[in-house]
Amino acid sequence: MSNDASRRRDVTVADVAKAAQVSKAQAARALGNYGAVSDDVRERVLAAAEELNYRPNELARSMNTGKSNTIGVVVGDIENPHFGLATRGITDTAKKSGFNVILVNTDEDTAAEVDAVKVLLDKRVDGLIIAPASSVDTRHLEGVHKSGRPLVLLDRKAPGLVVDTVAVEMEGISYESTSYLIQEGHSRIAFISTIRTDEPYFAGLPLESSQISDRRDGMKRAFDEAGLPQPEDLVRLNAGSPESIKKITRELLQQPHPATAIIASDGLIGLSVVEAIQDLGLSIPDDVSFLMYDDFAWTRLTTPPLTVIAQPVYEMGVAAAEALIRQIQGRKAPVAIPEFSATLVRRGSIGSPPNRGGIPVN
Amino acid sequence: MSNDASRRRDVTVADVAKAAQVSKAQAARALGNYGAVSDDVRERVLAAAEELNYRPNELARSMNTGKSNTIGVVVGDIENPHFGLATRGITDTAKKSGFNVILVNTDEDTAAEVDAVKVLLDKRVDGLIIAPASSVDTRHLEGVHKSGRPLVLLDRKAPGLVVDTVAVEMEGISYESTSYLIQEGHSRIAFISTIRTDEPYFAGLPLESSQISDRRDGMKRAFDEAGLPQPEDLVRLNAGSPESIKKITRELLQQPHPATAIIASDGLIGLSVVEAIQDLGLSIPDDVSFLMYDDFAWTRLTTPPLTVIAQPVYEMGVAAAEALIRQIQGRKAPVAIPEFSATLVRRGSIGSPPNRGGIPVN
DNA sequence: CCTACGATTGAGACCGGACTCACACCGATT
DNA sequence: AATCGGTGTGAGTCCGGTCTCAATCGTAGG
Repeated sequence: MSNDASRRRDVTVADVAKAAQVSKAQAARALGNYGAVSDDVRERVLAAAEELNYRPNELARSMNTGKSNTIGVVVGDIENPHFGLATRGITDTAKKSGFNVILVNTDEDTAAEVDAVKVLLDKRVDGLIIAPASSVDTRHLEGVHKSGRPLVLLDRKAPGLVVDTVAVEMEGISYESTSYLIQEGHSRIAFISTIRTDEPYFAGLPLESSQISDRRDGMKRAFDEAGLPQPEDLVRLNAGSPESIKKITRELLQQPHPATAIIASDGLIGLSVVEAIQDLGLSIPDDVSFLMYDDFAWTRLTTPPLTVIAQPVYEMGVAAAEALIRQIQGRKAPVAIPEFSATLVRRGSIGSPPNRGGIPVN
Repeated sequence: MSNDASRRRDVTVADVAKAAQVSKAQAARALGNYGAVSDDVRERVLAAAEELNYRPNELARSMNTGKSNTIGVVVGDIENPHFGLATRGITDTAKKSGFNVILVNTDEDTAAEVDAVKVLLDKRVDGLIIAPASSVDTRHLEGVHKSGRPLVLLDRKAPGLVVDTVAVEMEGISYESTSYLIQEGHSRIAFISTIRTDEPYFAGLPLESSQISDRRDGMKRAFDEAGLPQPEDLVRLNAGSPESIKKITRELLQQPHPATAIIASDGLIGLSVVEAIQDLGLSIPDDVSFLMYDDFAWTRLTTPPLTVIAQPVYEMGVAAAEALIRQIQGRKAPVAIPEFSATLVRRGSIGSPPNRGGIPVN
């Protein structure tokens, strides 16, 4: 009932100084905890601050320290648990060092990303963690880097950019898991990804995402090594909506020379693929084998539980945040960030391809 | 190769003004797009800005406009898809109106929440959307509200606070779904929640979360109406980790007078409960019926698909953001926010309780 | 030709802190 | 007693914008 008259305009150091009968400079020192202040003054100031319910204006503080204690995080889709977990790793780590996180969603749209970076920079974030929508179109990121703003890439590399990058070594795990499928007898292995392209996939099509092209490379290596032809016709991109994913899945499985195994490039895709398979009345792994990237908890609940490629997502978020904070705090030496590795978790969704007597393996 | 010397210190209005040969004031007007500026000046200034690659310092701008175009979002756990989706709804909506989002995770810890609010306020966010960890301990929220800062509660109500609140009407849906279970023949219905308490549950224990107590109320009503005794002994709180959830599930199902149906209060809990049930070698719904809050996509993939209570989470995020922005923009009339309603999605995880001939129903 | 009014314009105050600088104090040195 | 080094202190500048205010300019009205 006392401070109700305080309409708008909040308490400032000047107010506190006046109340404590000291100069603004002294009050600021006592409150900001810097410089030399006598015990007597400090006490009076703190008491006055408490009394007036003073709260520092971080904006003002940021203005002349040049640090906002805020980092910007730009991801394609928070709704995707993959990023949800990574974000959690980032925020947890940031909080420990006193940083806040401004989160921006880009819907995997580069234009939105360019914009997000601009806004974040205008807000003077101390650094950026970005999961770039494109590994190719990275001029805006180069801009950030050149301007000296700390920057860390998450999940995807940008070949042209020499920046701290926290990502999983994809070629290897892709090779490993593809080889596994081949060993099980598969040669018609499909790969479905969200990645947007103007034209349908063909061998050699440059892929926007380092992650996806690395996976393709791994698959190629496995096929080459096995002396099998690349099933390029089974690579499907632009799998955006659940509907399109289901449609693609149906096509892959119902065409004359169908896929016998499907690799989903992320959990969201996997979800719809499995659903489509169930809708078709097909059984995993008897009719079709299934493998997906990201080890979400629910993959253990399906019948059979799904074989997945587990990525240390949370840890990567943590690593990204740590690397960024290291940069922000100026400790040069961009301590080589360890490359994270994914692991193939074999559960029950991969088996031998169905025996379709008569259909040549080509 | 030209602007490489520009170490640190970025371009300011003053620089632009000098380059354009006009006063700082005029340059600021042209750039900020306010006040009167002649076409000639505007052109020169914009050209100079372009040339120098000028970018406004939003911090400085915020300082004297008093608006940061940033809203703070405080949730218990972004990792939980429930909040992931809601956050998506919030950020999507905020972006449309030009607002950014600072996201803070509290781990459902009130102390962390108090702190988060403080930090956000210090950063002068224009408003806050909070999913309060406690519906009871809300002094900090009252503080925010009294100070006049726009505030919207998400997901949970705070009885003492008259603030825009976006939440699902829980009592009703809980009553409806419990009645459904009772109709199917269940009377031993367990309820598992993450909510933290100091003591185990007993009838009348005040619950921190309005959401949970409303659900309990709905269950009570259903039991009362059916003339059945309340299975208070089957209410289990403090289900934090997957391990504890599994332990609780085992206890509920293996005790002398076991539960025949389990209601999981959110998707994360549901996940572990189902896993525990599978581990026990029991089958849903033959051995035990299952119902969970939140309709995640994966619930359609299990065998059988799970019966769930779907909540319009994304829409709630949108509504919360819209309400907040409305407050920020000063349009008074806190347009009564429609209460959102959840729907019972009947799939296959609820059936009749197993026939345990001999065990009295008490 | 003179006056009035709206459009322009520049100087400078201001937002709320951090920080520089000059100066007063005080006990310790020599 | 004069000097030295360190602690306290207040005045005032600065950060990078926004905004007020008074002065200036151009020209339509009388």
